[in-house]
Amino acid sequence: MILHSWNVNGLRAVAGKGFFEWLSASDSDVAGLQETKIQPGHEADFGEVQGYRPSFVSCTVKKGYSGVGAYYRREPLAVNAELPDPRFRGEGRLLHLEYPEFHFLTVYFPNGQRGQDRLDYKMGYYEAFLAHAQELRRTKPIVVCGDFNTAHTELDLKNPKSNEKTSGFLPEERAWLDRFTAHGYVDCFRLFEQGGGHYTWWDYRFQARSRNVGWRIDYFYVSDELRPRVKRAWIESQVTGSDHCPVGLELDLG
DNA sequence: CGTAATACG
Repeated sequence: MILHSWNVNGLRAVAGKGFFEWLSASDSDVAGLQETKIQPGHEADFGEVQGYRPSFVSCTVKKGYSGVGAYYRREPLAVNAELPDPRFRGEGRLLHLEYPEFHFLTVYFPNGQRGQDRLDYKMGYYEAFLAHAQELRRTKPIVVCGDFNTAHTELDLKNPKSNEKTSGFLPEERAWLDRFTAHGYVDCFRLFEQGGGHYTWWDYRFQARSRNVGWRIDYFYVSDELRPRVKRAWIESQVTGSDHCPVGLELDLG
Protein backbone atom coordinates (compact mmCIF):
# COMPACT_ATOMS: atom_id res chain seq x y z
CA MET A 1 0.00 0.00 0.00
CA ILE A 2 1.42 3.34 -1.08
CA LEU A 3 0.57 6.56 0.75
CA HIS A 4 1.55 10.16 0.05
CA SER A 5 1.37 13.52 1.77
CA TRP A 6 1.76 16.89 0.07
CA ASN A 7 1.23 20.47 1.19
CA VAL A 8 0.09 21.77 -2.19
CA ASN A 9 -0.16 25.47 -1.17
CA GLY A 10 -3.39 25.95 -3.15
CA LEU A 11 -4.99 23.05 -5.02
CA ARG A 12 -6.25 25.41 -7.74
CA ALA A 13 -2.66 26.53 -8.40
CA VAL A 14 -1.06 23.06 -8.46
CA ALA A 15 -3.91 21.74 -10.62
CA GLY A 16 -2.43 23.96 -13.32
CA LYS A 17 1.10 22.84 -12.55
CA GLY A 18 0.91 19.09 -12.98
CA PHE A 19 -0.83 17.90 -9.79
CA PHE A 20 -3.11 15.39 -11.50
CA GLU A 21 -0.26 14.11 -13.69
CA TRP A 22 1.74 13.56 -10.48
CA LEU A 23 -1.20 11.78 -8.81
CA SER A 24 -1.75 9.54 -11.82
CA ALA A 25 1.92 8.55 -11.93
CA SER A 26 2.24 8.22 -8.13
CA ASP A 27 0.65 4.75 -7.79
CA SER A 28 -0.72 6.16 -4.50
CA ASP A 29 -3.56 4.41 -2.70
CA VAL A 30 -4.21 7.46 -0.53
CA ALA A 31 -2.70 10.92 -1.01
CA GLY A 32 -3.25 13.34 1.89
CA LEU A 33 -3.14 17.05 0.99
CA GLN A 34 -2.67 20.17 3.07
CA GLU A 35 -3.28 23.89 2.37
CA THR A 36 -5.80 23.07 -0.34
CA LYS A 37 -7.28 26.60 0.13
CA ILE A 38 -10.62 25.46 -1.28
CA GLN A 39 -13.65 27.36 -0.01
CA PRO A 40 -16.64 25.51 1.44
CA GLY A 41 -18.97 24.69 -1.45
CA HIS A 42 -16.25 24.70 -4.10
CA GLU A 43 -15.10 21.12 -3.47
CA ALA A 44 -17.05 19.89 -6.51
CA ASP A 45 -14.51 21.63 -8.78
CA PHE A 46 -12.02 18.96 -7.70
CA GLY A 47 -14.07 15.79 -8.08
CA GLU A 48 -13.34 12.19 -8.94
CA VAL A 49 -10.47 11.80 -11.40
CA GLN A 50 -8.42 8.95 -12.88
CA GLY A 51 -9.87 6.37 -10.50
CA TYR A 52 -9.36 8.54 -7.41
CA ARG A 53 -12.17 9.82 -5.19
CA PRO A 54 -11.68 13.03 -3.19
CA SER A 55 -12.57 14.09 0.33
CA PHE A 56 -12.01 17.65 1.58
CA VAL A 57 -12.18 19.57 4.85
CA SER A 58 -12.41 23.29 4.12
CA CYS A 59 -11.72 26.19 6.46
CA THR A 60 -15.04 27.72 7.51
CA VAL A 61 -13.62 30.78 9.28
CA LYS A 62 -11.26 32.36 6.67
CA LYS A 63 -11.63 32.49 2.88
CA GLY A 64 -8.91 30.75 0.87
CA TYR A 65 -7.09 29.60 3.98
CA SER A 66 -5.75 26.25 5.20
CA GLY A 67 -7.87 23.19 4.32
CA VAL A 68 -6.93 19.53 4.00
CA GLY A 69 -8.06 16.69 1.78
CA ALA A 70 -7.23 13.38 0.19
CA TYR A 71 -7.54 11.54 -3.07
CA TYR A 72 -7.98 7.81 -2.54
CA ARG A 73 -8.49 4.76 -4.73
CA ARG A 74 -9.03 2.51 -1.72
CA GLU A 75 -12.42 3.19 -0.16
CA PRO A 76 -12.30 4.03 3.58
CA LEU A 77 -14.67 2.50 6.11
CA ALA A 78 -15.44 5.95 7.53
CA VAL A 79 -14.45 9.61 7.13
CA ASN A 80 -14.17 12.21 9.88
CA ALA A 81 -13.16 15.88 9.93
CA GLU A 82 -11.32 18.00 12.50
CA LEU A 83 -10.39 17.38 16.14
CA PRO A 84 -13.13 16.74 18.70
CA ASP A 85 -11.90 19.64 20.90
CA PRO A 86 -14.14 22.63 19.93
CA ARG A 87 -11.23 25.07 20.40
CA PHE A 88 -9.48 23.50 17.40
CA ARG A 89 -12.32 23.07 14.93
CA GLY A 90 -13.12 25.27 11.93
CA GLU A 91 -9.75 25.92 10.29
CA GLY A 92 -9.82 22.75 8.15
CA ARG A 93 -6.75 21.06 9.60
CA LEU A 94 -7.54 17.35 10.02
CA LEU A 95 -8.98 14.65 7.77
CA HIS A 96 -9.37 11.12 9.17
CA LEU A 97 -9.94 8.16 6.86
CA GLU A 98 -10.53 4.90 8.68
CA TYR A 99 -9.21 1.75 6.99
CA PRO A 100 -9.47 -1.85 8.21
CA GLU A 101 -5.78 -1.96 9.22
CA PHE A 102 -5.24 1.59 10.56
CA HIS A 103 -6.51 5.12 11.05
CA PHE A 104 -5.11 7.42 8.33
CA LEU A 105 -4.80 11.00 9.59
CA THR A 106 -3.63 13.87 7.45
CA VAL A 107 -2.98 17.14 9.28
CA TYR A 108 -2.01 20.73 8.60
CA PHE A 109 -0.64 21.86 11.96
CA PRO A 110 -0.86 25.60 12.65
CA ASN A 111 1.99 27.93 11.68
CA GLY A 112 3.30 29.76 14.75
CA GLN A 113 5.21 32.58 13.09
CA ARG A 114 2.49 35.27 13.03
CA GLY A 115 2.66 35.96 16.78
CA GLN A 116 2.31 34.61 20.30
CA ASP A 117 -1.43 33.93 19.88
CA ARG A 118 -0.78 31.62 16.93
CA LEU A 119 2.16 29.94 18.65
CA ASP A 120 -0.10 29.25 21.65
CA TYR A 121 -2.75 27.90 19.26
CA LYS A 122 -0.15 25.65 17.59
CA MET A 123 1.04 24.22 20.92
CA GLY A 124 -2.56 23.68 22.02
CA TYR A 125 -3.33 21.96 18.72
CA TYR A 126 -0.33 19.65 19.20
CA GLU A 127 -1.60 18.58 22.63
CA ALA A 128 -5.19 18.11 21.46
CA PHE A 129 -3.98 16.11 18.46
CA LEU A 130 -1.85 13.78 20.61
CA ALA A 131 -4.80 13.15 22.92
CA HIS A 132 -7.04 12.38 19.91
CA ALA A 133 -4.48 10.06 18.29
CA GLN A 134 -4.02 8.18 21.57
CA GLU A 135 -7.80 7.75 21.83
CA LEU A 136 -8.07 6.42 18.24
CA ARG A 137 -5.08 4.14 18.81
CA ARG A 138 -7.10 2.19 21.36
CA THR A 139 -8.98 0.65 18.41
CA LYS A 140 -6.25 0.22 15.75
CA PRO A 141 -2.81 1.53 14.66
CA ILE A 142 -2.23 5.09 13.48
CA VAL A 143 -0.69 6.49 10.29
CA VAL A 144 -0.34 10.27 10.47
CA CYS A 145 1.08 12.45 7.71
CA GLY A 146 1.18 16.11 6.91
CA ASP A 147 2.78 19.46 7.53
CA PHE A 148 3.84 19.51 11.20
CA ASN A 149 5.38 22.98 10.77
CA THR A 150 8.35 21.98 12.98
CA ALA A 151 11.78 20.59 12.15
CA HIS A 152 12.60 18.03 14.83
CA THR A 153 16.40 18.05 15.07
CA GLU A 154 19.40 20.03 13.83
CA LEU A 155 19.62 17.57 10.91
CA ASP A 156 16.15 18.58 9.73
CA LEU A 157 16.97 22.12 8.55
CA LYS A 158 19.86 23.81 6.78
CA ASN A 159 20.43 26.58 9.34
CA PRO A 160 19.64 25.33 12.88
CA LYS A 161 21.73 27.95 14.70
CA SER A 162 20.14 31.01 13.11
CA ASN A 163 16.61 29.58 13.61
CA GLU A 164 16.75 28.75 17.33
CA LYS A 165 14.30 31.61 18.00
CA THR A 166 12.15 31.05 14.89
CA SER A 167 8.79 29.28 15.21
CA GLY A 168 9.28 25.97 13.46
CA PHE A 169 12.47 25.21 15.38
CA LEU A 170 11.71 26.50 18.88
CA PRO A 171 12.73 24.32 21.86
CA GLU A 172 9.09 23.95 22.95
CA GLU A 173 7.96 22.87 19.47
CA ARG A 174 10.83 20.37 19.17
CA ALA A 175 10.04 19.13 22.70
CA TRP A 176 6.50 18.29 21.62
CA LEU A 177 7.91 16.15 18.76
CA ASP A 178 10.13 14.47 21.40
CA ARG A 179 7.00 13.79 23.45
CA PHE A 180 5.09 12.54 20.40
CA THR A 181 7.84 10.09 19.44
CA ALA A 182 8.20 9.01 23.10
CA HIS A 183 4.55 7.90 22.88
CA GLY A 184 5.63 5.42 20.19
CA TYR A 185 5.09 7.34 16.95
CA VAL A 186 7.90 6.54 14.51
CA ASP A 187 9.34 9.05 12.01
CA CYS A 188 9.31 6.68 9.01
CA PHE A 189 11.82 8.61 6.89
CA ARG A 190 14.44 8.26 9.66
CA LEU A 191 14.12 4.45 9.54
CA PHE A 192 15.92 4.65 6.20
CA GLU A 193 18.01 7.83 6.23
CA GLN A 194 19.98 9.21 9.20
CA GLY A 195 21.83 12.00 7.40
CA GLY A 196 21.07 15.69 6.94
CA GLY A 197 20.24 17.70 3.85
CA HIS A 198 16.83 16.07 3.21
CA TYR A 199 14.12 18.72 3.20
CA THR A 200 10.43 19.06 2.29
CA TRP A 201 9.94 22.86 2.38
CA TRP A 202 11.92 25.77 0.98
CA ASP A 203 11.13 29.50 1.28
CA TYR A 204 9.96 30.95 -2.05
CA ARG A 205 12.33 33.86 -1.43
CA PHE A 206 16.14 34.03 -1.67
CA GLN A 207 16.36 31.19 -4.23
CA ALA A 208 16.17 28.88 -1.22
CA ARG A 209 15.11 25.81 -3.18
CA SER A 210 17.84 25.95 -5.82
CA ARG A 211 20.36 26.39 -2.97
CA ASN A 212 18.63 23.61 -0.93
CA VAL A 213 18.18 25.94 2.05
CA GLY A 214 15.25 23.96 3.39
CA TRP A 215 13.43 22.38 6.31
CA ARG A 216 12.06 18.87 6.81
CA ILE A 217 8.63 19.67 8.28
CA ASP A 218 6.42 17.18 6.36
CA TYR A 219 6.41 13.70 7.86
CA PHE A 220 4.89 10.25 7.94
CA TYR A 221 4.65 8.85 11.46
CA VAL A 222 3.23 5.42 12.30
CA SER A 223 2.38 4.08 15.74
CA ASP A 224 5.02 1.49 16.58
CA GLU A 225 2.66 -1.47 16.09
CA LEU A 226 3.00 -0.71 12.34
CA ARG A 227 6.77 -0.30 12.34
CA PRO A 228 7.41 -3.88 11.02
CA ARG A 229 5.08 -3.08 8.09
CA VAL A 230 7.05 -0.02 6.91
CA LYS A 231 8.75 -1.05 3.67
CA ARG A 232 9.92 2.32 2.35
CA ALA A 233 9.69 6.04 3.14
CA TRP A 234 10.91 8.82 0.89
CA ILE A 235 10.91 12.50 -0.07
CA GLU A 236 10.02 13.53 -3.64
CA SER A 237 12.17 16.67 -3.69
CA GLN A 238 12.22 16.77 -7.49
CA VAL A 239 8.45 17.40 -7.62
CA THR A 240 7.65 21.11 -7.98
CA GLY A 241 4.42 23.12 -8.04
CA SER A 242 4.37 24.11 -4.35
CA ASP A 243 6.88 25.43 -1.82
CA HIS A 244 6.61 21.94 -0.24
CA CYS A 245 7.34 18.65 -2.00
CA PRO A 246 5.46 15.35 -1.58
CA VAL A 247 6.57 12.64 0.85
CA GLY A 248 5.74 8.95 0.52
CA LEU A 249 5.29 5.79 2.57
CA GLU A 250 4.97 2.16 1.47
CA LEU A 251 3.43 -0.34 3.89
CA ASP A 252 3.61 -4.10 3.44
CA LEU A 253 0.30 -5.26 4.87
CA GLY A 254 0.85 -8.85 3.77
C1' DC B 1 8.26 35.08 -3.37
C1' DG B 2 3.74 33.06 -3.95
C1' DT B 3 -1.48 31.87 -3.29
C1' DA B 4 -5.58 33.85 -3.09
C1' DA B 5 -7.91 37.59 -1.26
C1' DT B 6 -6.04 42.40 0.65
C1' DA B 7 -4.09 37.91 5.06
C1' DC B 8 -0.97 34.55 5.61
C1' DG B 9 3.00 31.78 5.30
